[in-house]
This record gives sequence, structure tokens and C-alpha cells, in this order.
Amino acid sequence: MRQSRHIGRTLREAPKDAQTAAHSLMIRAGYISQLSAGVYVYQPLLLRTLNKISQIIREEMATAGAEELLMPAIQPKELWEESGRWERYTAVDGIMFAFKDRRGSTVCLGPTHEEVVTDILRREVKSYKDLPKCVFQIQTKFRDEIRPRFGLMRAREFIMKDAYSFDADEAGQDASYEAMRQAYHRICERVGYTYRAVEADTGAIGGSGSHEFMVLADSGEETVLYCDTCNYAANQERAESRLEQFPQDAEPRPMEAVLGRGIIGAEKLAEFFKIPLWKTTKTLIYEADDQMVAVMVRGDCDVHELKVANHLNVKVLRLASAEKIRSLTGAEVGYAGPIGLPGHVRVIADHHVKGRVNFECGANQTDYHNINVNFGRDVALPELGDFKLAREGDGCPRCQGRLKAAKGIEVGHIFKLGTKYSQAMNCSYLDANSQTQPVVMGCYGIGVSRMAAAWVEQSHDDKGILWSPQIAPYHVHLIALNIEDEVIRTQAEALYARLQQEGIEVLFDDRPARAGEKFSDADLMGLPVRLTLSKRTLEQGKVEFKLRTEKDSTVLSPDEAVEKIKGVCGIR
RNA sequence: CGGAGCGUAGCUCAGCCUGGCUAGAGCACCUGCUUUGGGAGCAGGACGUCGCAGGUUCAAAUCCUGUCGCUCCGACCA
Repeated sequence: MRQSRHIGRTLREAPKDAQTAAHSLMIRAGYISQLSAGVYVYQPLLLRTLNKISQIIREEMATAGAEELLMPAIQPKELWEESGRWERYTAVDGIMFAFKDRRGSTVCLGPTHEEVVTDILRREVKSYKDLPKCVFQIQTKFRDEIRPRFGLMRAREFIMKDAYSFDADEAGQDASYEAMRQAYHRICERVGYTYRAVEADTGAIGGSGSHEFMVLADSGEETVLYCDTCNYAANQERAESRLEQFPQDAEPRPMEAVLGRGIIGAEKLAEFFKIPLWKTTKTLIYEADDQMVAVMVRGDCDVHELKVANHLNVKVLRLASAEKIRSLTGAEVGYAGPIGLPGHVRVIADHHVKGRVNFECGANQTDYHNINVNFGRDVALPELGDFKLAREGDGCPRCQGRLKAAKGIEVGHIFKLGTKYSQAMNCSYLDANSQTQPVVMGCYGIGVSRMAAAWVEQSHDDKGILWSPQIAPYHVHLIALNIEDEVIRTQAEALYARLQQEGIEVLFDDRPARAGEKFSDADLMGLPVRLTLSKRTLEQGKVEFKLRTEKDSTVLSPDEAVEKIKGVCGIR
């Protein structure tokens, strides 16, 4: 491509609305431009990268045994009512673009395709002999995000690869899931990310198992915790952890309510009572849908509301109001404890509150705290579970290692769906015994446009983007300085033609611009190899070769340059 | 949706508080000359419904009301 005819002008100054490096660089380098909130033009350079990413995905999907199709973006309301997700996606979360067509039928723009694909496969699959099946598509998705942000990172219209597997049973699903998991690893490796696959919460989509593929970058919105010893890794939303256990008192002491006027908060309590922080207890009162729940965690932990909500299987979980707390505990906020709560309050506790002798907790009386409390004697052992937020430095739940934290960008998410959609939408088959069985499904998503943004986020410097040869829009940026010089122009044209004949993708800067401008643009656009022709190289008939990732350049003959480029970019 | 902020030239912004001449700067763009390996210099030029609507006023980019758009912080997600 000749740069003189290329669309996507570079900007010298960062646009004020761009908050992250990737967003800013992609605008400055002419890869994207904004049309409205969360809606972007994929300019020519970006489209080439997206196509390359898509090609890698297609190859790995084929290896995993998935067949490509393309489903409609326009979907009928009826399918969503059948799966039971219409309300949630429209009225409740409002994430779906829905409207009426000219005949008055309500339709929507697909935010995801479980409904449509299940509809397709239920007509396709009749017998256990028809299974397994796996399909995928690369398509534009529409989500009216509550808050689009960071350019392509969270857009309202974005490109996604979504795959769906259909199996006869759990064992089949496990195999399909595993094939996809491995495909996702290969995709991440081929692109060249520094990434981690982590255990994930299944969220709204539902299902039994789930992994997220996280590209590590400081600006990532997700926190991942991983073990420094074994291979345990999980999204902080779901991560478990082991806390340090401490030697306990040999004998229980008599419980007493002690006055600690205005002492609220675990740290203050520990200091006031001169006890270790782990002996204190946080008891938080929540409103969970229509029930009241008291959640206890050790004083050195925090409650993880998502874990609590999942355990209780409720939609809305929020801290109770001060009035509610007063009426339930008879005390001001800050003095709640498990002893003497009304019977209708469900008490649940993190595992780590157990196993302590003579611990502290609120006395449900303003300014008073109970000390030397013991389960079994003073209060019944509550329902136990994992309700605390895992943190960096906690022990690994699987081994004796410690958890470390990193920020990540979620580029892929794979789920075992089970029979949630197949049952709701009657996607079933006859087994060998002529029994009707629901198909067992899995779904597997990758944000294609987000992958490009994540790469830039992970791989850039102060001058611009650093593409890997695998997904760079072009392999080579061919720069001709002093192009008004006929000899240089002739040489440059010849080299441009030669490189293309060799199967090398070239962006040819044939503009009559100055050296500084061309070099700056090249750094900004970030193609892996830069070739420069100028008066300096003219007499020798050579060309200057420079990698974007390296500082120094070398002077090579055209033949040598071609060989080197092919080596670097893995061509043929 | 709650909270905060911003809309003036293609981009980054000044001007607004305290209303008043023809609305400004830098970059980008066009012409000419000079320059020519890290975003050049000089001279000249083109580019604006000051987001939109209404109001106050002799007079509105500036004050008031409404509205639309965009960005950021929280809950959603690839």
C-alpha cells in the first residue's frame, strides 16, 4: 500500500478523550476513529490486524473441530422470551438494542447468540448420532453498555468470535471444553501475548465451569491472583485463598460484653482490646433480595459480595440501611454480631471465622463488643462458606505457595453451559435407548477487536505501537527519503515491487515529506520492520534495516533484507 | 441510572468569572522561496452556524433556562 493513498492520518497530539495508551495510540496512529460513544470506525490499518487475528482464530477453531457459520445480527424477541432472557437483557440490564420493525414486530441486535444457535441446532440435531457438533462465527456484536470506555476495550459495537459446542453428555462437553481451552491457549501464544488463563465466575450466562483468558497489562480492569508455586490462577472475583492460622488459647474464657465507646472497625478494636486483628470479627448486615443476611468474616478480611450473592443465589445484594440495622440489632451501625439476632436473619460465615478460641464480635448493643466468644457455647456455628475477598499475599488454596496479583484484560471467556439453553428451548436428541435427552452445551467467546487493543496496551513505548509480525497490519514500512530524487524513487519503486513479489506485506511511504515526520509516523504506526532508502544508501544500492523493537539499524543489500524480513516475520 | 466534568477551526486549547470593535494561538491544510536522516524556517492564504433551542440585554462565545452530545468515577461484560 502506498502511504500517499492511505486513509488514516496520524495526529501529533493525543486526543483529550483517550485515557489509556492503547486508545490514544490507536487514534493518533490512525487505526480507529470515533463515530459516537463506544462506536468506532475500524480504519484500514486496524482492519488488516483484525483480519490477521481472525485468521489465527479460524485456524485454531478448525483444529478444535469447529465449523464456521454466520448468524444474523437481527434477532426476534420470541427466541429471547423462550430462553427467558428477554426481560433481563432489556428491562433489567438494558444492555440490548431492541426496536420495532415496520410491521410492529420487536427485534433486537444480537449481544450474543446462544438463542439463535440453539434454535439452529435444535433443528439440526435429532439423534445421538448427530453429536457432537461445534460451530463458530466472527461477527459484530451489539451491547448497549452502561458505560462504554477506553476505545475498543469496551465498545457498544465490537467484533467477537463466539463458538458453541453441542454434546450428548457431560463427558462429551468436557472434551469439547478442553479442545476449546487448548485452542484458546494456542491463539494467545500465536499472537504473542503475555497472558494467563484463570478460573472465572460464570456470571449471568450461567453454567458449571469457566475460564477467562487474561492479557496482562497494568491498565487492565480485572485483577487476577495466581500462585507463585503451583499453577493455580483465578479472577479475584472467584479466587479462593488460605489465610494464616494462629495458635489458639488452650482454654475458653468466660464471654463478656465490654464497653468500647465509639470503637468501630476491626483495626481500632484490635488496638483497643489489645488483641490480634484476626481475633476480631466483621459482621455485615445485607439485604439479599427480600431476606436479611448477616455475613461474618475474620477482622483481617473483607466480604466478597459476589461470592455471597452466588451462595445465596440472589439477584440483588446490598448493605442494609442504618435504619434496618438499628431495628434488627438494636444498635447503631458498627456493633453487629451473631449473638441475639432476630430468628429470621440468616447468618453465614467465612470458613476462617471458625477454629478460633476466644474471639471478638459485636454485641448488638451500641458501644459494646463481646470478647472471648466461642462457637457452640455462646452461639451456634453458622452456615460456613467462602465469603472473603482473596488478596495478594494470601496463601494458595491448592498448595503452600502464596498468591500474587496482576492486572489483566479479559480477551476470552469460555463456559460450560450445561443444559440451561437446551432445556429452555427444547434442543434435544434421542439417545440409543430412544429416550429424549437435552443437548449439553458450551460457549466460547473471544473479543477480536479487544484483542487488538489489548496487544497495543501490552506492547507500546513512548513513541508508538510495537506490533508483532503475526498481527501487524503490514510486515514492512518502506520509507523513501528524498523521494523527489529520481534515482531514489526508481530504487524505492523497485524494492517495493520486489518485496511484494516475495510475499512481504509493505506499507510504502512514498510521500514527499521530511525524514523526521516519516520516522515519527513509522514509530507511531509500529510496523515490525522499517526499511529506509535515502541518499546515504543510494550509491551502495543498499537499504537500511531496522526493527521497531530495536534501537540500531543495519545496512543490507536488498537480497539480504528480503531474507532477514522473511526470517523475522516467519514468511514461508 | 447515580455522581463529576467538558462542548469555540481537522487536532490541542485560550477567550467566558467581570457581556461591547472584524472570535484568537499552536499544530495540521494550500501557495511560493529556502531547508532536507528524527515532526524545519520565512512570507502569504484558506478554514468557525462558538453543540443546539429559547430567554435576558441596545449588545451574548460570555449571563439564565432547557436540550443534545462526549468523557471520567460506580454496578454489567468479550
